[in-house]
Parts: sequence; structure tokens; C-alpha cells
Amino acid sequence: MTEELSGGDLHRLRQLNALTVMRTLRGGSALTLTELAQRTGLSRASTEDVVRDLLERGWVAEAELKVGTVGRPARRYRFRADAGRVLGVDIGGHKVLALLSDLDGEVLHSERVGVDPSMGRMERLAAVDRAIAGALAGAGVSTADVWATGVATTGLVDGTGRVMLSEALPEWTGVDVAGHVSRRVSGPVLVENDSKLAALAESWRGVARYAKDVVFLLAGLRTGAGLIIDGKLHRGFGNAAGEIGALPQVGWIRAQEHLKAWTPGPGVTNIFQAARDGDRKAVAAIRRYVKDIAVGASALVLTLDPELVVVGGGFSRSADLILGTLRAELDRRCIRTPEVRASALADEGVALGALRLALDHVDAALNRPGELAAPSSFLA
Amino acid sequence: MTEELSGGDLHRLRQLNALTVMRTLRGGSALTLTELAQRTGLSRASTEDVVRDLLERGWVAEAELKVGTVGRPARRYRFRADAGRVLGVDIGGHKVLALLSDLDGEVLHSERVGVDPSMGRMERLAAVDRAIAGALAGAGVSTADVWATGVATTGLVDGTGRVMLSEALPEWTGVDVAGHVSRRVSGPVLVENDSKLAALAESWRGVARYAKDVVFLLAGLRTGAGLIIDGKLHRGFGNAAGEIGALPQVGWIRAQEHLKAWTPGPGVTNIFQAARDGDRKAVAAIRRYVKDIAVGASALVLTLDPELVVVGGGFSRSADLILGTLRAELDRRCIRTPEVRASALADEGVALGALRLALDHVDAALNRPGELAAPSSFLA
DNA sequence: TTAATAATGATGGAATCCTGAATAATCATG
DNA sequence: CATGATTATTCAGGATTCCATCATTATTAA
Repeated sequence: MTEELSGGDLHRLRQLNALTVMRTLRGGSALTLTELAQRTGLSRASTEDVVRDLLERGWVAEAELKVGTVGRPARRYRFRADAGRVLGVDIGGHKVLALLSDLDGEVLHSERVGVDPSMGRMERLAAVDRAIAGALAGAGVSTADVWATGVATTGLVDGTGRVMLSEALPEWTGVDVAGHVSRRVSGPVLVENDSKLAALAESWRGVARYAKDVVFLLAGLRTGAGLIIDGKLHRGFGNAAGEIGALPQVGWIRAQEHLKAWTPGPGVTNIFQAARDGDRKAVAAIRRYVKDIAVGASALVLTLDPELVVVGGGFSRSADLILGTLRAELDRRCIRTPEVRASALADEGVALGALRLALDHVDAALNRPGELAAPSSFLA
Repeated sequence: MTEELSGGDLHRLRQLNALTVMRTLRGGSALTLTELAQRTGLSRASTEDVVRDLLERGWVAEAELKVGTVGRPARRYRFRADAGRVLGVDIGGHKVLALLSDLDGEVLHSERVGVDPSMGRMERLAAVDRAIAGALAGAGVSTADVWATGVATTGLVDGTGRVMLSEALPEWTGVDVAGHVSRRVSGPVLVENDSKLAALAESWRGVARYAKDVVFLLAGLRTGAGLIIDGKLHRGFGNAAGEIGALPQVGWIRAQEHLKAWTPGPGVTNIFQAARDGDRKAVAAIRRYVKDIAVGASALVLTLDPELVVVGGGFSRSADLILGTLRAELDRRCIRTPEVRASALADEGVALGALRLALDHVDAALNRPGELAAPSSFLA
């Protein structure tokens, strides 16, 4: 949302005012003209003018009147979140999750397809197709209604939406994810690393909503990180920001070993459950795992000095067993220990981030000076 | 310079246009109205109106006519960089350097006062006073003309301009730098860590001018880092960003030991000179030093994936002996190795960064909507 | 039915921008 | 030294947009 403020002629001023009206309407509920005028700082008359424009162009719609108040009932206007649809897809090792939402990011349908790390790329892509088709069908939406699609995948992603390198899924390296998905939906397809998108989701709808600088740790079968800096997702020059796990000293690769080394007792398959039940060896293994993770986390924290560290990923359900040790380790290593919290987005975080990526694309078009022509301009 | 674009009434539009005119004039040479109109995108008539306003309020001045062209000679207008002065001060271990510049950042006078790491805080503050007084006197400027002052110091600086912790100068911990300097100059005093300001200087006038994401390494008797992210100085939530040296594994503290362990031969006191002259032990010591530095640098680079790493500080004069090893080490450790370059700002980098800090403050006031009242408003 | 309340609609004034034509200043040339 | 070419400046007219104000309209409460 940071633009160079550049002035211009009167037409541009109207555009700017139309944008502020749109932003005020966006996400919130329907507003009357008087309310809109108050919030935007414009006069009532001008607000009316702007809204008439937006109404004609299809960006806003009239909501029902609210009855039961004294005085003449006011017309109420709302953002036409139903004018288009966006799609967010998480391609993971164990599941493919597709979320279909309206332009407010309100999820209309979610479709989950189970996959397996051992699957080949064709099988996995077929699962992606099924998830997308299911999400569209479930919401009763055709591909033409989809304005933008965000896709999350493991591994490094290049500028064209191709997977440059995936350590967790070797078969996946080199797959042209954007190309494949583009053939299934209309509109632009944006592909990004899953840890980064999970971080984005936290700063959108998660526990990091009010923080400007955030380190997000994806703790699960793989370990990864995503960075929010100054409220924005930080990608890095080569899209490789946050890949601290590659540093051998950091030991994110060997961290998992501690967990794998634990042998389940009879009837218990989950190390975290075992630890809660008092299994000493499980507790110790988890502690060693967290200590390894914490080295890399310290490097991220010392580099950025964030306000908040969020732990997400599969293991965040067992935050009670992780956060204490993590806090202690960070405290030991860092100059200023940030707040440490667990994600509350369950296993939908990554897909929500993908959704947000698609929404960002729509918003950018909304804010592009000279645009705001009409919603249908997306389909051109 | 990044503001939310918010629209408003016609008066606000004029303000925005006045700002774009100011930005166009800023830093560049004098321009005619026709040139200004072309660059700002405004019509000639409106540009004239805006410039008349700015002229009346004292922000711009008429420059001399340029003769020798065909046609009626055009009036030319320039930013009144001479309307005020700013001061940048670097308080280091071995010197205090004060730069006095105009509002374009053109340095008018620089004053250097030698100090010693063993000095007490009173002695050092006295040296600061002398440097400031010398810079003012040298440029023939009174304290009242100084609109803003930036100060660089070693150690962690808190929000009020007090040194929270200085490892290099233990006596310096707790000194209220902003308070002291405020009593010597008029206008606001901004204090910041020296590594951070050196980074700022590189992205302003150094080799990092065209990079958005930069890691700056201060390599000298102390080691430090400063980060430029998305074109802006990154401070962190507690102003402790870049303090990766605190991580014991990183070894920035022991790095110096390698250099100190080298014993000078007869007639040679400088390890870098010795290395150039073929002293094997000196070469090896430097290599070990750089390898230690590189561990922390790798952590910074892996975290941020910057476009560029800049090496500054006292040792950057000997970049020929450092950069090769540093590149090789980064290459070994990082996923994508950024470009590595040496600073070209000699030992004025930190002071220039302090100057930029002061100028940023002036610019912010210039860009604050509702301001742009008159230059003299700074003195109120 | 009337009073109170609050939204809508219409009018006029002011600020700002743009376009285009008339005027002014300088250089080159006969 | 006058004239034309060239470019700047100045001025006038028209258009857009915003704001303030007032009359009108729709609804609830008494």
C-alpha cells in the first residue's frame, strides 16, 4: 500500500478519492453515505458523487435498507466482494488444499485431497487438478469467475513460477507449477514458497496481525521460515530470503533426526502424545529438536530484531511442548527476545497465505492509478 | 517517502503537486518552467502557479538566466538548499568527525578531532563539542541555522538517543548523547548506531545506490552490520537489527584475535601491509579473520537474500585482501551468493550516514501533509 | 395528524487544472 | 538597424471537482 504520492490533475484526485472510498468499504460491512463521508474525510456531496461512479462501474452495490431507526432510512453501500473469486492452493507433502474465496477473502469452499511424499510429479499434479476442480464445483463457480490464483509449494520458486529446488520432494524440482495451474484457471497464477505464504497468512489473519516485523517458523516434517518486514512479505533478491536452514552450523536438517530416533512404545505412534504421557525419552528428543531449530531462529531474530516469532506448521498443534524450550533458547542467545507465539491457523495457514497472495494481486490492480475501470477488466 | 495515498480536497491536490515539484527540483540543478512541467506531468500554467507559491514561501529561488540559447530566455528555478543547514556527527573510537552540509547534502565543511578508545566519557563529549563548534565555525554558520543533527555512535541506541550498551567503549554505556548534543545545536537531534548509518550512507552515496536490499559489514577494530531492506534502513523492533555478532557460534568477537595474534616484524606495523609484502603469517591471520566474519555474514545473507554485500569500516581500505576470501566463504555457505563490493566512502561513511539521517528528518517534514508551510517553520 | 429526525437532492461559490491565444524577449540574418 | 524565427510568459475562458447550505423527502414517535 506504499505508493509514491504524486498528485496530478483533477481526474487523478477523483481517482484517489474513489480509492479511499473503496478501501473504506473493503472488508467492512455496508455503510451509509454519511458514515462513508465521515471515515474518508470527504464531504457528503462528494462522497455521493464518487459512490455513484463506483456503482455505475460495478465496484459497489446497494445493500438492503436498515429499518427501525428514526428519520429517513439511509441507503447503504457495500463492496461487491461477490464480483469475482480468487483461489488459494497449498501443494504439500501430505495434502493438497484449495480454498476458494470472494474478493473479501471470505472462504466459500475448501477442498482437500490427500497425497503422499513418495508420489511422482504427475500424480501430485493430478491431485492439484482434483483439488482445484473440487473447490470450484463446491462453490458452484466456473473457472472464468476466478480473477487470480495463488499457489504455495515447497522449495525455492523462481520468478516464472517454476520450482527451482525442492529438498523435501526431489521429484518436484523443475516442475512448472504456474504453467500447469494456468491451464486450469483463468486469470494470473502466482506461485510462492509455502513458508513465506504461511508467514503472510499470519500477518493477515493470524496472531501476527498487529506486528510490523515478524519471523515465522514452519515447524513440521520440514523446517522453514518466512519473514514479514515492515508489514510486507520479504522475498529477497533471488527469492531465497529466510533459507537459513541451508547453513550447516544451523542444523535444521539434522533437527528432524532427533524426532525420528525416538522409537514409539506400544500403542503410541505420536512422539508429542508420548511426551505428554510422561515418556522421558520423547521429552528429551523434542527438547533436542527444538534446541537445533533455535539456532537458526536465533540467527533470524538477531538479524531482524522482530517484534514477534510465530511457530506454525504441523508441530504447532504441540506448541505446549515446543514454545517453552524455544523461548529459553532464544533468551539465551539473543540481545532482545521477541514475543513467541503459536499459530492458530491450524493446517490451513499456507493455503490462506496463497489466497492472500492472489488477493494482493487483485488489490494492486485496484490501486493502480488509471485503473479501477471496471471489475470485468480482469477478464480481459 | 512512502505515504498512503489518500486523496482529499483541492487544497490537498495542490499540496501534492507542490511536493512533486519540490522533489523534482531537489538535488538536481535549476530547471525552467517548461522542463519542470514536462517532468512533473503538470501543465505549464499549473506548474507556474505552484512555483509562484513555493517562491513566496521561500522554498525555491530563482537561478540566473542561461544565455546563449535561441528564443526568449527562460527563468530558472532551484531548490533553496541554502535555506538551512544540517549536521552529521560520527563519534568513533579514534576520531570524532562532524560534517556540515546544506539541505541538498552538499558538505560545506568537515571537522575532525582525534580521540582515543581509552578516553573517559567527559573527554569524549568535549571532543564532540569541539568538532561541532569547528564545523559550524568553519562554514561560518551559527547554531540557529542548523535544522537537524544526526549523530552516529557505537553501541545500541535507545529511542531517546541514549547509549544502552557499548562493548567497545565501556565508559560510553549510558551516555545521553542526544541530550548532550541538543544543548549545542538548535533543532532536533537524532542518534543512531554507526553500522546502521554507514549502511544508510552506502545506499545514499555509496556503491549500494541502486540496490534495494543490502547487507553492510563494518569491518574494523570492531565488527558490525547494518541492513537496508526495500530501500530503507531496517532498525528492528528494539533497534537491535543486525546484531548477529552476539551469537557465540558466529564468532565476530574472536575474529579480531586472529589479527592481534600476529606480531609485527621490524619496521612493519600494519598487518595488511605485511600481507601485501608477502608475510605468510599475516596472510593466514587475515584469512582466518575473514573466515570468522563470514560466518555471521552468511547468516545475514541467508536470512535476507540481499542483492549486494558492502564491506566498509577501517579495513575496507584493504579490500583487496578481504573480498576474495569473503566471496569464497559466502559462496560455500549460501544458496545464492550476492555481489560483494568494498565501500568507496573512505572513513567518512559513518558521518555521511549521520548527515543523511538528519536530512531524512527534514525531508519527512517537507512531505508531511499540511506542512510545507515555510522553511522557517523549522526554527519554531 | 403532527413533530422530530435524518437522508437525499439541488444550487451556488471557490479552488484548481487545462487549453489556447496574445504578448514579450532574445538571437540570427539581411 | 529592422525583421523574422524561436521560445517564454501572461492572460482569458472553460471544465472538473470539491464544499457549504438549504429545501425536500421519507420514516418513526407521540
